[in-house]
Amino acid sequence: MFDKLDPLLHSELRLAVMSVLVGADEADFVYLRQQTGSTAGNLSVQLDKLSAAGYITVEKGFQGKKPRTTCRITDAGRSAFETYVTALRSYIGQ
Amino acid sequence: MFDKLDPLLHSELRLAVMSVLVGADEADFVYLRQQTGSTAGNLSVQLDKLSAAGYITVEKGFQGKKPRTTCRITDAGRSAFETYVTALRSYIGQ
DNA sequence: AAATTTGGTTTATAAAATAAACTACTTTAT
DNA sequence: ATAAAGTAGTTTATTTTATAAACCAAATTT
Repeated sequence: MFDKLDPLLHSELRLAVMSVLVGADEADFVYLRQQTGSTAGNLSVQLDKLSAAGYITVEKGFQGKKPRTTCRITDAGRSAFETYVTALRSYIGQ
Repeated sequence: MFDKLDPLLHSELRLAVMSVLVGADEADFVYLRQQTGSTAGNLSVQLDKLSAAGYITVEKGFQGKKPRTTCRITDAGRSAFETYVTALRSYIGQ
């Protein structure tokens, strides 16, 4: 009847992050923070989880002298996102 | 950018319950359990929360000698569900 | 050189989800 | 008549999550 919702994606902040990355293909920590309106702490934790799941890659480097964390969605992440969206439709229709 | 997701509805089981009730207008505990595949304990807790929020009404009665719990969605519940679905679209498109 | 800002991480706390155990009966079998 | 099993739930305990608060290191500003 109802499809199971991937618990990793069924989280407001992680879903927002994935939503940005699905359409951006690369986004840094600061940009994600702005787009999602989250706190840095929460974002840091949720990026770790998405990364541990293999849904995104997190690359730490520098831009000049400032640290810069760049995130990208993986194929597995893109696919999980699509599956999640399909599953959601069993709850909300359309 | 992203709409806030009502935390009361952003729960797999509560969303499933609301999804059933939106289309059924009345459903008892046993039916909800069957449709959602949840355990009785979890369903009991989540029905309480939806009820406390005013999203559903829970009526306890008897059918013959057996207890029977009947749930219905309220106008507030229907409206919250619609708002939630709209908010979700800011994350998943369409 | 002290204070502030930037870009985060770590740790602590609050809230949720879930399972397991329990209650109160009813029905069935012995 | 009574023990065993089933039904319809609730309560309590445990695990997992989400979130905020505190912290850190380096850079920038005053």
